[in-house]
Amino acid sequence: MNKSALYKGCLEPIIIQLLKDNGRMYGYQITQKARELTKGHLDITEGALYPLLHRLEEEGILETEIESAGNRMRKYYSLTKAGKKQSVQSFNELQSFLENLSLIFQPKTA
Amino acid sequence: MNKSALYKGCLEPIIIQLLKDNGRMYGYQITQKARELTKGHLDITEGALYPLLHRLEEEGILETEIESAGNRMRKYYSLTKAGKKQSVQSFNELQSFLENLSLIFQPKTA
DNA sequence: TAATTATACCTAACTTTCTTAGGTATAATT
DNA sequence: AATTATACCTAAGAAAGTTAGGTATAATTA
Repeated sequence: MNKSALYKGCLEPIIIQLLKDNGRMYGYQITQKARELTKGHLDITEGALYPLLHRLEEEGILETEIESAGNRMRKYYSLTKAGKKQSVQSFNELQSFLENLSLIFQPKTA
Repeated sequence: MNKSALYKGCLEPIIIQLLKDNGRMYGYQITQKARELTKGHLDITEGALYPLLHRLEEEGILETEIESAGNRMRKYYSLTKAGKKQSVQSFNELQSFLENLSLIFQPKTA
């Protein structure tokens, strides 16, 4: 996804957040949106993305609708009811994570 | 380290930062300091810590001095010259990481 | 004083998460 | 005509951490 190992473990909350903000998206679109939002910094690899989407669907966090755009298929993902519930917890976990990082990395003066 | 997968990949920069701030520390002390700073949220497991410390020493990022406190040994780690250089880059990577996360997770209003 | 907890180091098997490197196929651009 | 972009997918391997052990001394608690 990015050369840095820091992003490890962040892909799931990122996807959940993007779907929360954008209603429904297909896989390729998610990679583009992430790149766009981060000005090219965040490159979600397909080898990480698709298996994760499949897992989240299996877990009942996401649901899918397949549509065709011209002759190409698009598999749209959106948050289920359980997924929306999960998205709140996911967001809270991220907040806690960021707070803890700031406690470690803030200048000593604080 | 923490139940959340978010911390995956953060351990190395965390250790480097703690050593940057505290001069020199031994392994057990690092786990305590992390717990203290984050009010118990961040529990660095020894199974993750020690192998990482060994790797960083091998890579020339850290150097060690063994001292005895009473009859117990302590292996103190500190940043080498290369480690201090690395700590700057490590910090910059973290900043970029946090910026990108904020671009994804900030409210849509921004 | 015996048992437990805290301090202090360590490793090995396993799991989770992501990368790398493929594969298929259509549409648009060069 | 060849390349790039769109759009899906998988499988082998690497990287990072968890879990569950092991050794040993010092302090506390029952």
